[in-house]
Amino acid sequence: MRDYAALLKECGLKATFQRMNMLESIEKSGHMSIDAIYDEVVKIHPSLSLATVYKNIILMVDNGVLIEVPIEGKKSKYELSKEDHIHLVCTECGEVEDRPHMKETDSVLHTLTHSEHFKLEKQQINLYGVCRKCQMEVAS
Amino acid sequence: MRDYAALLKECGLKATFQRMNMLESIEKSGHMSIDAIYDEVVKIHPSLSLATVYKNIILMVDNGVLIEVPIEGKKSKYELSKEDHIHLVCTECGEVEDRPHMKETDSVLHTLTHSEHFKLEKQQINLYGVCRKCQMEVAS
DNA sequence: ATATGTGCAAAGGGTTTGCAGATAT
DNA sequence: ATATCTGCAAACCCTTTGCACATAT
Repeated sequence: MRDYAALLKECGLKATFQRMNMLESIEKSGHMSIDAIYDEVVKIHPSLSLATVYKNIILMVDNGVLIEVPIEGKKSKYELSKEDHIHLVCTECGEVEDRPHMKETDSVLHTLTHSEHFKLEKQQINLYGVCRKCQMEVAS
Repeated sequence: MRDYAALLKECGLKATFQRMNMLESIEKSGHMSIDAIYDEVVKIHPSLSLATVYKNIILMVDNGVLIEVPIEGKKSKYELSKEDHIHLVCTECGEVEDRPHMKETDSVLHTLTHSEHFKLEKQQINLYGVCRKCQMEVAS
C-alpha cells in the first residue's frame, strides 16, 4: 500500500479523500472499472458523485498515476501505474491478473520496433482465456 | 481481397451489400472504427444506417469474421480475422499497423500460461508509440 | 486566500432497440 | 416463401460539462 497523498502531490494534484479512496480501492482490487470504483468508494463517501470519479480517472490517467487497461468487448479497467507486465484476462469471470513481464519477450519487441524505426512508448500484452478458478468451476 | 460472400455464408449470415462493403472497406484500410466504416460505406450506399453498421459489427465479431482491437483512450477498431499478429499503434496519427507475430514471443507466452493453468484463447499485443511517418513530420 | 476539487443537474453523444418494410436464399 | 436484414426513430445508457459551494494547500 503506497503513500497515495504523496503520489498525488507529486503530480500537482490535491490529496482529497475521494482520490485517495479511489486509489486504495484500485490497489486492493488490482483492476477496476469506473462503475466498480464508484460502487466501492461510495460506501465510504455516500456523497460521492459519479462525475467526480470520471473527472479523477481522467486526471490521474493523464498524470500517469493510473493506467487504462482496454479490454475486448468490455469497458476499460484501471490499475495503479507500475512497471510493464502482462495481463491475463479471464473471459468467464472478467477478472484481470498481472504476471511479470518477461525479458525474452521484451527484447524481441524492442528489436522489432527498433528495426521499424517505431518510437516505442508503451507496450500492452493481454492474454485472454479461462482462469484456473473458472476452469475448475466448469469441471465441478 | 477475399470472397466476402462465402465468408459470411459460412457463418450462416446473409451476404448483403452492406456487409460486403463493410468488409471490403475494413480490409482495404486495415483497421477501422465504427464511424469510419459508416463514413466509407455510406458513400456507396447513401441509405445506409449507422444502426445497421452497429448490428453487423456485433454479428460479425460474434461469428469470428471480425476482430475487435481495443485501444487505450480511444474507440475500438475492427479488422478482418487473420492469424495472430502484433499491432503498432501510433499515438500521433492513430494509425494501426500489423506486424508478424514472432515465434519467440509466442512460445514464451504459451509457456507462461501453461504453467499457470490458464487456458489461453487469444493473445493481443499492442505496442504504442510514434510511427515512422509521424516522426519525420515532427522533424521537418 | 486562492486555486482546485466536488456534487448536482442538465446536456451531449454513442449505442441499442423495436418495428415495419425490404431482401437474400 | 420465409427467415433474415435494413432503416428509421425513439429510447437508453454512459460520459461530459457548467456552475455554485466546499476544501486542500
